[in-house]
Amino acid sequence: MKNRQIATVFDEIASLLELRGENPFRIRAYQRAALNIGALARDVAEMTDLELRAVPGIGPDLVGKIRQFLGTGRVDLHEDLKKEIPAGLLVILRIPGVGPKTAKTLYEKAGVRSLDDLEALTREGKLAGLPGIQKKTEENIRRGIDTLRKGRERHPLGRAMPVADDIVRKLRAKAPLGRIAVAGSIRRWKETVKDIDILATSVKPAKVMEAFANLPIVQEVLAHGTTKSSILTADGIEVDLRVVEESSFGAALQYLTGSKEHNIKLRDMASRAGLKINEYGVFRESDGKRIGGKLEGEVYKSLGLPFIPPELREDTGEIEAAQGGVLPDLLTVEDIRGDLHVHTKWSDGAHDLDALVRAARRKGYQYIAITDHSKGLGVARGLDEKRLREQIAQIDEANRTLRGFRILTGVEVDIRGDGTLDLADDVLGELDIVIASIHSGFRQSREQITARLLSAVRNPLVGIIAHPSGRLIGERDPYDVDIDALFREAAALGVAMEVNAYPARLDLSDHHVRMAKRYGIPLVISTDTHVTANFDYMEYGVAVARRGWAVAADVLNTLSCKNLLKRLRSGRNPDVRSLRRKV
DNA sequence: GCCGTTTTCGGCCCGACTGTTTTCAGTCG
Repeated sequence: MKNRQIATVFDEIASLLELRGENPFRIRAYQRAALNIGALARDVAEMTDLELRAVPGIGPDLVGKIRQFLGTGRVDLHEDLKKEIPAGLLVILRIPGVGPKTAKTLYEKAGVRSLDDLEALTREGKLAGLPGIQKKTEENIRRGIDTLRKGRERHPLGRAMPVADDIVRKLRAKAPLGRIAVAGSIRRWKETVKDIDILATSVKPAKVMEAFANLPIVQEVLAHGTTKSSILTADGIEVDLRVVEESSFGAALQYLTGSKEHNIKLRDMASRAGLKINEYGVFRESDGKRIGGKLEGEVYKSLGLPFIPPELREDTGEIEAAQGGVLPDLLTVEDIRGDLHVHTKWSDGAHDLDALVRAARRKGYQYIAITDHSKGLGVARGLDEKRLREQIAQIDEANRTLRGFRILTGVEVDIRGDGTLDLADDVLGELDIVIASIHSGFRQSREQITARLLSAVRNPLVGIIAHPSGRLIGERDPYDVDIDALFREAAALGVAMEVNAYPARLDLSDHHVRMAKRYGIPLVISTDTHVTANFDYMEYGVAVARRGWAVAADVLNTLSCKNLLKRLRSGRNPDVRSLRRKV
């Protein structure tokens, strides 16, 4: 898939045009196209011109540029711009607080060509005095460079979410608040977030701002206004707090939740309908009368739309679906009836069966599958055939005394470097559930990785592929797999793909979930629990599935235990079914 | 550069905060 690369080229074109001071709407057209191509589940190389034109923000010109890139690996406009503008300036543009105008001044008046140039100048105090730049701006640029060097990277949702919850708790205790809610990309459950957005209502906004700026978690106050402030936490996450009146809470929540693209489209629709939407409410253009804003749903209602769940608000078709009355009835955490990826003390988990069953029952589950590692994973004390059979016996024993709950036998069998599985077929045939996954050889070629996964999918004993892309958010890139080939085969053979809910994984990703849906692949959402508290990660997995437009019918662990086992076994080679134990 | 139930031309979301300015431009989300 070249989608990602094309998106990057368009993004760079946008930045270069910005530096040249071009028409801002032309710039946004490139940014919008980049965003939409990056989010596309289908390979652009496989799409017709007509299909490309149907992608929002792609017109005749951009179709041409996409074709050119697919054909030659470059885009003329991009190459010309790069010749005209030094690459160092693109980096300058990434400094927080430095936009195209400042970058241009630095380039034209101070001869800045790189981050190093600029850093040297700030050290020598030579920026102050340039047009529009005085001491403070110079200091801000110096700090901006620091921030950029440290990597103003996006933060994994799993790290940001607890910080957000903590701040909400503390503000509630210390400030005169009405309502308070986390908004922004956290509310949309995006896998990584740039900052934390919090919205509150209060009749004493100044007091709230004061309390916020003085929270113990604050390392630095970045901005301090009367209704809006920003701070940097000790662990480097930016947090924005906005305070509005009670009557504007819904409109402000909608506005702050985004995404930006989603909101732009809504506001555009509003102006066509003679309305104006801002963070204070919905207003009639004709007489300025407010017609809504206290509740978030009123914003959508004013445009004749049903409420759109935050997870869908990315302008990737949800507004059109809402208009057509075909928004999906998204999966919820309550739909989940069991967890199918759980580790015990037998391998690298922390608890025994008893503790896990108790914790799962507290979650309201009807079943869990015990899926310890296989022997190849020595570091995790993986199970060999003998220990796995002992564990099966222990689970059978436990099931005899359980009422209204079932422990499924299973394993997370390692897919070896050569594509064979780490345990013999006969023992795998004795299990209720076989999950296969890759834990080594991440740097193999695309052909090798794909072949490994395909051979696992083709093993009729394998029901689920766990964390199919192998990524760890912000730590390890996914291995290079031909996801189309994998999904095609999985769809043909009825093998399920896991949405691993572990916050560092979230694998499948939201895009892949949506793609898997198109292929008709069954999904399972599992926490990969190693300690009982991990069961709570289910919420993250469900959110990723929701972002991928999944409904309960797409997800196997919404089924009763009996139907789940039936589904996992149907469609596979009947010869193998005889190997399975009788249920 | 895209887009159209007012339009194939002329629009394109909207407001807060900062810093450098004496009334606003730049940046951000």
